[in-house]
Amino acid sequence: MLEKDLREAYHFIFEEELLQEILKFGTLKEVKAGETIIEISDYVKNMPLLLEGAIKILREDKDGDELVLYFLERGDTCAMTLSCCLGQTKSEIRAVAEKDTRLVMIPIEKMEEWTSRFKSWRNFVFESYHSRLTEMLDTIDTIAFLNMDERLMRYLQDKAKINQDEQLQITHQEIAYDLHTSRVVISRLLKKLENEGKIRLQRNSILVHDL
Amino acid sequence: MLEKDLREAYHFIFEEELLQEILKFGTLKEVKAGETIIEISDYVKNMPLLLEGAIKILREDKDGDELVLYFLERGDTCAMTLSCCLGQTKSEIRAVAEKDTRLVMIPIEKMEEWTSRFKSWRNFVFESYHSRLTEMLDTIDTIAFLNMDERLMRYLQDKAKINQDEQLQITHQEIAYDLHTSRVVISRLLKKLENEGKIRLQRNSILVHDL
DNA sequence: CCGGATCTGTAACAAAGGTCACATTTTAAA
DNA sequence: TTTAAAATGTGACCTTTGTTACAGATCCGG
Repeated sequence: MLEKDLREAYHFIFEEELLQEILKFGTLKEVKAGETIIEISDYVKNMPLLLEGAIKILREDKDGDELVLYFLERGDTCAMTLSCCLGQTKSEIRAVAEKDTRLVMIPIEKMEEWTSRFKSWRNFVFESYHSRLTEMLDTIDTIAFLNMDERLMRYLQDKAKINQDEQLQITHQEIAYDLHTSRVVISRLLKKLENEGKIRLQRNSILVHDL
Repeated sequence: MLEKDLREAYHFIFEEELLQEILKFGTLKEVKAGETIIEISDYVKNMPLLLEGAIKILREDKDGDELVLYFLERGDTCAMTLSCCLGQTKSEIRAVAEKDTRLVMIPIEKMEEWTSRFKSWRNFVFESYHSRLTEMLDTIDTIAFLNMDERLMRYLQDKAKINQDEQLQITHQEIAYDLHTSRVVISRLLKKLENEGKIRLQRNSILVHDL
């Protein structure tokens, strides 16, 4: 099962020998939607590769206020964690399963080894850093240059895409946490979007049809 | 001159053989304060290593509005650029000399080679990615969780530190551009800081003494 | 089917930040 | 020295976002 998933998600980018190594040293981990995979200030001993599902990456400030940074999908890895692994530092972020998710956990000892041994691994690591930096820039653009209504639209779009479902099962309060604002503000803006015909509101769920 | 600077800034982290390679293939570049080193959507053919001075990294939105992301100092490199080099993509950011600055420019062909050949180079690259991700998180915290008055204080502190001078030569308008706000807002907040005895305002300059 | 818990809608108000207008000060160039 | 340009100070006002309060809707367990 692990092998099948691994090949599906990674055979394009990893050479056969590396896939074998991953199978040998990696362990499968399954998490249910909503479970926390990595907590802030955890020491990270394993590097997760995403096989199936999706993960939400969050930042928290000193008062415990949250902000969603981005989502990860199949084939992604968390470069923040990567960074922490290599530097042996605590996690700066929280990772929460957005859907039921399957991961391979790679022990960090192997990572150093593979970095010298496999070119495809090095490329993967660099590629991951690159995409994460790009996503971070995108996040910065969003919070620095956009108003809350636009941020909300993007959030709903992302969410629909990640879950491959236009019907989002979520409350206003949860959105407010993710965007670091208040429930009242979100309810207000959602109502505006509904009046503009872009979404349809129901209790515990939002139908996104025309954003 | 290049050799002396290079050794001063990098001999702790690079092995002798790599230093020799850098001397052989790198070229010295000198830029005056205020000059642009990398422009958004430039193709980057050389990787800069900072020998002396400081660089300001900026993001721009579609309307041309700016936002300073962070500053780089001696021994730093721009991981954003690194990322662009390795991925052969356009620059997502602008780099402007904050002071008179000296750089070694490394042709990107060498980078791939050194990555397999020198462990110290690999570590440097990973280390750079790590610190840049950390700075990006810091930037996100700042814009997401802080009000403009706190952001302004941090900006002034950073600026004073980078320039090693509590007397900043800068106008309110310039600060406004860097923080992506308006001149009036900055004047207002600076005046408040002055009234609180934290800074002293003069034309074209701000004395930061107690932030 | 009742009652508490949760979720949503909305009004009223406060605070932060953005905009406009204009006066005053300072500087530098002619 | 005069004058235009640049920089700063400030009042008035608007928009966006945050806060508080409360009412009504919906759900779920007993």
